[in-house]
Amino acid sequence: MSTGEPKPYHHGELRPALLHAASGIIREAGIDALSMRRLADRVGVSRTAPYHHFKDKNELLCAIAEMGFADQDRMIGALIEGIGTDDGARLFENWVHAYIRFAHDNPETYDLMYGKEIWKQGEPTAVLRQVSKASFRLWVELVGELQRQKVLPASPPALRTAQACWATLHGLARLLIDGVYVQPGDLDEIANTAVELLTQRACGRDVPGTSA
Amino acid sequence: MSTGEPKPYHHGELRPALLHAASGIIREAGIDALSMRRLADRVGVSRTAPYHHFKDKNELLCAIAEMGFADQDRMIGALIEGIGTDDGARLFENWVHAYIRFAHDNPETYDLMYGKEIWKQGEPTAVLRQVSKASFRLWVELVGELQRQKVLPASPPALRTAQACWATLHGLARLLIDGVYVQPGDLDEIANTAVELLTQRACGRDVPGTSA
DNA sequence: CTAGGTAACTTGACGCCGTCAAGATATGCT
DNA sequence: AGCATATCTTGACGGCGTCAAGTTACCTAG
Repeated sequence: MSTGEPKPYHHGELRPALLHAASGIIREAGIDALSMRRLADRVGVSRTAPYHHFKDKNELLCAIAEMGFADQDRMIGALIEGIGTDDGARLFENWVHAYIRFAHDNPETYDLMYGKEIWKQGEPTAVLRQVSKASFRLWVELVGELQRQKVLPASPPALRTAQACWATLHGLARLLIDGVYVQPGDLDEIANTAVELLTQRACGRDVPGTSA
Repeated sequence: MSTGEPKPYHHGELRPALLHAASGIIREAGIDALSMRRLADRVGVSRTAPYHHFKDKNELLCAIAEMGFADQDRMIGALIEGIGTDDGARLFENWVHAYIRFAHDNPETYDLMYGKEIWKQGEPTAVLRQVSKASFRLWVELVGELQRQKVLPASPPALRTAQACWATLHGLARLLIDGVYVQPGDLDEIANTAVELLTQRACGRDVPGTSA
């Protein structure tokens, strides 16, 4: 029974129970419906019980965001495993769509992961900072590979190119999530346009394999 | 004295006074510091007085966002007037930097203009919808001109290209505002990278004026 | 096996928040 | 002058995050 980790004994598993319940509330009713009091109620403990496992609400949100990064990394990992890194163009295109789909499927979590609520308004946890940095490093590495395969231009270094490309993805994701200008139905097409713009296929460059 | 518009007589100019005070609070202390009660206090009226000029807080925020769009349009207008539409490449580059700078200088307003608080969580006012749509249409028209000048690829129609390009701008702005990954100092460079990516200058195309 | 310490949890309270209901007040129109 | 109406006020409700002080259950040292 004892897994070595420190566990609450009164409730038994309050911390994980809180995280699970919080995810449920967010999924069902949105991030605005998540309050410490409601959460405690849902789990069946008193209003302030959660404060023994999370210093404040910000820490709880950070923990949820962490789980989001874990999910995202898992998804991206599965993508790479399924496609491989040989066909960079295909990988990039799939990456973009997968990224957008993740944001679409987990809008509230995505907002926590990359939104101001944690990053500007409150302080991100040290753990969260680390997790998100690791996630971004993965992205930079992929961009480097794409540059080597000439899917992306080689001229600005990988970091800059990764930042710029990711800004595009992030922008698309936010448009979708925040419901600004773009309807969900258009998004796949817009994502394709973005891919074309970024990979310069619309530029008149020869697609590899078609040149003499 | 009477301008034809309906004016409050007790306070005299409550509505504009509220908007002005709200802008002040946002500028000085951030959007989170803006509450209806505090706002009323600042103007010197009772807690519920603002509710006679704005149905609820959402409507107040929409009105502030409207002012933001007006500011942005004014800025863009000045840009076009200063540069003209002949040198599309230069206009595009300046547009991008101006857009980012606007977001940087008015982060809270930008967030209201394009954030979920109004667009998803609450309902945007009919007026706000109209204003923002007009603003976006301006952008689509500019993109069309840039396509004609071959600064941007002609293949996806203006609307799609505009959406995709704007997503990039929006993504950059959000990274800056939300404080994710990007430091303010790097932003100009990243913006340049984005411009290069989108305008395909890194692609080997001749820059207009250098070809025979 | 018991005593003490500590971690987990509860109850109560404080000061915020948005906003509704009901009353007071001043204004413009007939 | 009198009435309708727009403007503003006071009071109240339920919700929020979280601090302080108390209670309970467990763990460990003697």
